[in-house]
Amino acid sequence: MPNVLARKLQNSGPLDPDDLERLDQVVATPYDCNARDDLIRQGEDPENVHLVVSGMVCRYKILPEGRRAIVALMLPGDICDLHVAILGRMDHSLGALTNCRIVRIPRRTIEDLLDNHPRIRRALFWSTLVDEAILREWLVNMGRRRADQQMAHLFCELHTRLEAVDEMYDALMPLTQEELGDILGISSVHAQRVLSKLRNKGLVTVQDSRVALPDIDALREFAQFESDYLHLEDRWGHHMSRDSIPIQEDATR
Amino acid sequence: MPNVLARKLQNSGPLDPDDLERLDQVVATPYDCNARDDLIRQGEDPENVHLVVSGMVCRYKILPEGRRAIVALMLPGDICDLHVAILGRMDHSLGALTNCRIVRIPRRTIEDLLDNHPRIRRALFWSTLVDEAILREWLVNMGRRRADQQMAHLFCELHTRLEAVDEMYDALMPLTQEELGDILGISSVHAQRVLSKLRNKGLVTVQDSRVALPDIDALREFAQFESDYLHLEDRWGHHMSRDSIPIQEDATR
DNA sequence: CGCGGCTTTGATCCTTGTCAACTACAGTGG
DNA sequence: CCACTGTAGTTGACAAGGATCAAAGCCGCG
Repeated sequence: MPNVLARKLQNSGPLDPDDLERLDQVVATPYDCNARDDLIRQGEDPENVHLVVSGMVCRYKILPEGRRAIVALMLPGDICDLHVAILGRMDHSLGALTNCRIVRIPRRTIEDLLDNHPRIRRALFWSTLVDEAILREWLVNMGRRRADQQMAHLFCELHTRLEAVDEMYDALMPLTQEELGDILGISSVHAQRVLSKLRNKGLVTVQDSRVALPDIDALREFAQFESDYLHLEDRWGHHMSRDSIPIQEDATR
Repeated sequence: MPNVLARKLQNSGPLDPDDLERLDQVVATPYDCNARDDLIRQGEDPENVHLVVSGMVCRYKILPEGRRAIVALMLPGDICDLHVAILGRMDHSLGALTNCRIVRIPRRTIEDLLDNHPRIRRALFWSTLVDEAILREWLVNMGRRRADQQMAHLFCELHTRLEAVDEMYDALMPLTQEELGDILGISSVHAQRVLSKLRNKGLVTVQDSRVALPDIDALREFAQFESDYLHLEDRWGHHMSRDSIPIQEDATR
């Protein structure tokens, strides 16, 4: 089986054998870090980019009053901060939510991949654009869905993304209620109430701060989850959601 | 003066004369469209990418129940949907908020720019990453700031972005209250109340559905606005916010 | 003049935040 | 073995922010 990065990038289309070989070199030397470690902090100007091999990493900002907002979750195969290779300074921090295996990729390596490996470049661009699409969906979620649907939607997204890199972890996801709150933009107390509501409906089960999804179809329906924004069509060989996209001929904008 | 696209892209670094010439060709044939026109709808699979030359365009999604979420605002110099050149299908719609001048750029042209013009490629990548940074900030805004700060923050961002492409419109921004609500994730009625609160504080003035910012410094302070996420440092020749970035040595994550 | 879009305002209800107490449990050191 | 500590989950009471509904005002336009 190819490495996680290759699995992730091949969601955008096939890569050549020499591309795969180059990616194998890139992920050759991982290191381990503990839950709650920061990989990098806001304001730093680092020379490495971080790739998640296993575990879960979050991107977060802390406001002056001390409130935290988690603005992205990175799963195995995700590159956390391609930015720094282009933008320079970090405008946010990266923290491990679980024990993680991470690869540090030097900026120069990224620049080499972008300049000299057209298919990898295209795949990296694709993954950046998918990240952006995920951010848009989170924004829709936060602005226009109630907290219970929003939380259900998050779980559906994580399920689908893990599936896409063959990393199901038995469908279990580790998230404390405070983390859930910081992701969804609600308080941890409210996250608790919403979570027990979902539990009462039989849509999720919880054990040891881990969430399991016993009935993913029901959850998807409850959350109005449409996976098209994850742009995984190519991998599945068909257009997953063409039939279900609402066309607003008469949109009342 | 170079064209808007060149002005925008040069925020990431200098371009060569032949790059500028190529960009001049790209923006040579604009067309006009009216406020409320859709440039493109969710689900479509178009062969053009849209560049804003003047006016304001929004990216939005409509939920099954009919609620709208605006997830991005595009100003002069912004490319609305680089995605389609890479991802294919639109997972959202684009609508004109004002009368606009737009350029349609064929996918093939984008591919040519990405493949054969390294400095432009780099600049386009940069602009994509800045768009992503803006999305992250909107997410922070929506999740962790009260509606009044959030609205003030939005105005500060638009002010700064317009400044960066020398398109101040006399510091006036056209947004109806319904649009404001759809951007901030609140109802239009509440948007109205929040707006009048800002007006009472003397932070904004309103005439004809247009917002003016008489005291931008006070507004920035009220909104806790830090422009670092817009990554405009190079243009200004110094690091605008290095001193003001809070370093969380003792972050209580 | 009347119509349609947008703004303004009030009244009421619901969602969510805040504060606080209590439980459960794992780790630590005596 | 037990007390002590810290962390996360749970629950209740209350307050506040924001949604919804409804009515009225404003204004440009045919």
